[in-house]
Amino acid sequence: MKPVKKIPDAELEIMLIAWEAEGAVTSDYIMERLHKDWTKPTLLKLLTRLCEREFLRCDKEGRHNIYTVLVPREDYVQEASGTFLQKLHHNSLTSLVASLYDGQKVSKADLEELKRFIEEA
Amino acid sequence: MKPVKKIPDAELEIMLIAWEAEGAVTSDYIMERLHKDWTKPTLLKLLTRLCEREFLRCDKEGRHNIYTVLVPREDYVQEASGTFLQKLHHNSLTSLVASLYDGQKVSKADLEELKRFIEEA
DNA sequence: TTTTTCATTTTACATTTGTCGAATATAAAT
DNA sequence: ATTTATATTCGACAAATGTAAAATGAAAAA
Repeated sequence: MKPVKKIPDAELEIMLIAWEAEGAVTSDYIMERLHKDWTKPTLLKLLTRLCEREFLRCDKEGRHNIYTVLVPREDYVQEASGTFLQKLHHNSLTSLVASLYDGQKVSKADLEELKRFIEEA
Repeated sequence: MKPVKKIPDAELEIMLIAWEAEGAVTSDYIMERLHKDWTKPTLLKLLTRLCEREFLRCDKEGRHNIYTVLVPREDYVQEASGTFLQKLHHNSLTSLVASLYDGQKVSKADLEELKRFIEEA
């Protein structure tokens, strides 16, 4: 599989929405669910860059564009998660979870749920 | 506690080394353990930026500088981990761990170790 | 104390990212 | 067929990041 390079924050926001949609999306679709006050050209420019990075494909439908996801969310998230674990936790899963717990980013209940998940896996 | 803003990759590399050292460090100390072929000025410039961000303090010792960590590793890592969990996993710890496991970034043994950690916490 | 050596700072520049206003083009309305 | 509305693309620009050559300055050597 290909490297799946990291994308900048602003573009990631867009991908998060595109990934949640079932099929292809329009810029208006993205704009509606984006809690940013970007202008149209701003959003369109970012969509263009995502196409250049080949995270999206752009097809013209009359005067509108429709964008199709090319990189699956799972691929990106797995890669990003692995990179993060490696960079900030020396690949130690326990270190990561302990850090989240100590920093109170997750609760004891979250740990319980996680334990159940582990028992199944 | 203060926000603990994110720092760019190149600067993070430096902080990782500074955090591992016990006390304050010199640019040479960093340079030695950095697996980058940066020139001296490049490293020094990044160190300067880290001081501007107040991640480090710089004291002059003759013609050398010595840098002291101002932001504890734990603080930064906890914050970064929380942000990552939130952005890419909707704050779901299980989602994060499952993603790492599915992407084969962690092994079954890692999960076992994690389970033991949870049982203690 | 003069010169030499080197660490640090300055200045500079390319690239990437964030953000548009203006120009362009095309579908819709008249 | 024109005009009008509006989506998209272009060109621009500032800020952030990555990177280093040239200038500076102070310690070490002569």
